[in-house]
Amino acid sequence: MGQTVIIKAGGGASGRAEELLGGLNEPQRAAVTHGEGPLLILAGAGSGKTRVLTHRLAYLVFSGQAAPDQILAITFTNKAAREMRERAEALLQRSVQGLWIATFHSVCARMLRAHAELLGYTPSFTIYDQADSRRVVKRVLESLDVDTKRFAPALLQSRISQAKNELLSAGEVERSRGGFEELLAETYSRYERELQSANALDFDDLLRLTVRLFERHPEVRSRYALHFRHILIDEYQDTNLAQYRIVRLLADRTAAVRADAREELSAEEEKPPGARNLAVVGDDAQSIYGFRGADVRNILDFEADFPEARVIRLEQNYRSTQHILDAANALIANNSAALPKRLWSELGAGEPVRISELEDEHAEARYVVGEIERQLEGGRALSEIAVFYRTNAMSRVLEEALVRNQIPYRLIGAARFYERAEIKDALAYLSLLVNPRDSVAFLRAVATPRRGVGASSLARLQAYAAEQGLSLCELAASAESVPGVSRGAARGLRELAALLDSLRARIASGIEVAELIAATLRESGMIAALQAEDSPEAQGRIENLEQLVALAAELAGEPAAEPLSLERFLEQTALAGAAEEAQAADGPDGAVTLTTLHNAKGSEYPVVFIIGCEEGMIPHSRAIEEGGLEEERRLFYVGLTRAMRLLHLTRALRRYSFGASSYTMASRFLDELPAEQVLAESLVQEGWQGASRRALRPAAGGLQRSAGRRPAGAGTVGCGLQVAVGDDVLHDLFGEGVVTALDGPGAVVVRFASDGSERTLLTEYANLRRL
DNA sequence: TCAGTGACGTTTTTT
DNA sequence: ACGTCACTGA
Repeated sequence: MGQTVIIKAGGGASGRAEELLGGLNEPQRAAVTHGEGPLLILAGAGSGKTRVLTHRLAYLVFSGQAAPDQILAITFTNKAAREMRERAEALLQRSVQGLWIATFHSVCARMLRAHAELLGYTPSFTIYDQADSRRVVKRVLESLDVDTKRFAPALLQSRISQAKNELLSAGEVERSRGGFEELLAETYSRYERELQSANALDFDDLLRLTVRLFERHPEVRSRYALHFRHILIDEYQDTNLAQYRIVRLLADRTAAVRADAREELSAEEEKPPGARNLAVVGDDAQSIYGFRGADVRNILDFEADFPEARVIRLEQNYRSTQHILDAANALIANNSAALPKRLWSELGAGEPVRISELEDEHAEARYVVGEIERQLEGGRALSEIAVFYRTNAMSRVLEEALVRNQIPYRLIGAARFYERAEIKDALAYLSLLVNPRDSVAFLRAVATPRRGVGASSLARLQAYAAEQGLSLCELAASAESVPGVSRGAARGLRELAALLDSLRARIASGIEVAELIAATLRESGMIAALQAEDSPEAQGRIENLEQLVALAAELAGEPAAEPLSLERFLEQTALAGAAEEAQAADGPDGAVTLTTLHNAKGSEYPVVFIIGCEEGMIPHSRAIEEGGLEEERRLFYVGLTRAMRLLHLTRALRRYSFGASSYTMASRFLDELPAEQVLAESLVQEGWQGASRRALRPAAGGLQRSAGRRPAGAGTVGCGLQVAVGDDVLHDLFGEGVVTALDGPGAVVVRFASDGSERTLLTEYANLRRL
């Protein structure tokens, strides 16, 4: 944005400082240079909040207020962490070693590895993702003889996760009596034991056990609290209780000093007591992770938590044109906001927000693809265009249309690379190499490829292992001594044990990670089994596995303090989130981005499409049931505010779900957008209309309902304007036209004089005036 | 033990 | 429509 003056290398410090602050306005500068004490940056969408945090990071290093490794910067995703590091280094014009820039989960994993023994784990613990822990929950439920039809593992798992995020132990859950609670408590406590004996932590444990580490071992907490001179946290509105506690424990340096009197106070002495150099950035209007335990009160109560906090508000938006912002502002005004903000921009009005109504999801996809092609013809790059949707499943129809039209795209999230069966199988072998107690990994590895070890043998093996207090891995080596295991199964088990031993020997002799993975794939027989399948799917899996090897080689090539260890590789794969992966290869000019609204947070694109703007999709029906309407609205708000120049919302009259096509109603959020900023058109095709209009009644009813809700007095006659065929009308964008037909309730066909085009417009949205 | 078959539930969202 | 899961026969 701003021009920066490059001072010649080794030039004056003041020049570089100016550069670090270049392009920032006054409030942003203040946030960047804020010295001691807590700082809350309340920043609206597109206000450059992450940029401010990044500049602050660079500024702290530059001004020597902290050594690089004394700064802890917490981002929401690993991708954001990488970007922050790159940008900070670009600002400083040098690479910086030792900076702690990572997600909460990564930071916690790092600290827990350093002190695992204090909590009864070994540093080689495995990190279980959701699927892994669901398997364990399922095993536990089976051992409890619970009907998994009535109580699904997923339900119990999510409740355990909730409890963990609220820092409740199994015992504490139990205190609330009742049938389900009792089951929950029992499952929780057994699940916990299972994980502990597997030397495994789930995602929630990473946070919860860090809290425990700090609370039970004040000397450890002191060490880190004193070590980190400055803490920066992005997306603070999405922190949960456990994360909040970690922040408090790290930020309270005074208590840390008291707790650890042995520590030298050197620099501490100069600081006022209670100084907490904590800078958090967030926007309560973008809090969209409540389902995961995020508590927006953390940001709302910041000033109460840190009474000496300075608060800086950033409301100017540098991203979007005013029409887009007006639409977003109007939408979010329907929420009971605790910290109302009104975004404004100097970028001009721009184009109106467009809403298009299509027949079904296929027509919607075709239409979006057509519009994308128009944008490309107009000079937009593929990488400047994004399509958002509420659920991952919605990407498929769109992908098909993009493939048909040979438009390259990258799919963020969805069937994530690391969650694919073959990748998880390969990782299971690797995990067993460092953590032989990992039971989930053992059960995976032993089953792929088939080794003649079936369910019954495994059940006996597990029972015996539990009885003897041995790990499955240990037992596998002497499988014939396990009662009830057949000779064939025993041979298979010994084979696996021997393979693992042989691979471990190579680790000991210092093999490269990539090479080790390749050897594992080869010698386990995984590749051979897939080759034998001889199907296109199997070929794809082989390619994925090859990618895994390539990934390890790539990671090993990155500059790092130490060579890539298998442990670090596994940790990265466990914590590497959705955001990384590109499904289809990017073309030479980049690719269109496809992502869920959740994954869209933190991004921006000149052209944004949001598809499926229907009741039940956004807001999602499950969310409505659970009373999460305001969070859904914030989610939609996040989507709207990603758009820089063109925002295009679409919806389908019919949509396929649960194996049947059914009629939809327009999202209530569309009704909440101001008519003045919106250009709506129905693109339901001729010949379809007779049928669709009749069937459309629910949707039409929805439109009328909203038309009634918004009285026609608010400076517009747009909604519900009564027109007849032959009337001359004026449209904000298309100018003068004549009504050529009435098209069902609320829709008119208008032929415009300017370009001769004939368009179907919804009177509710199109701000038509009679001439 | 395992491949093949049919019934069934599935869809929020993610570190 | 699709993947998962339980059941069945070899």
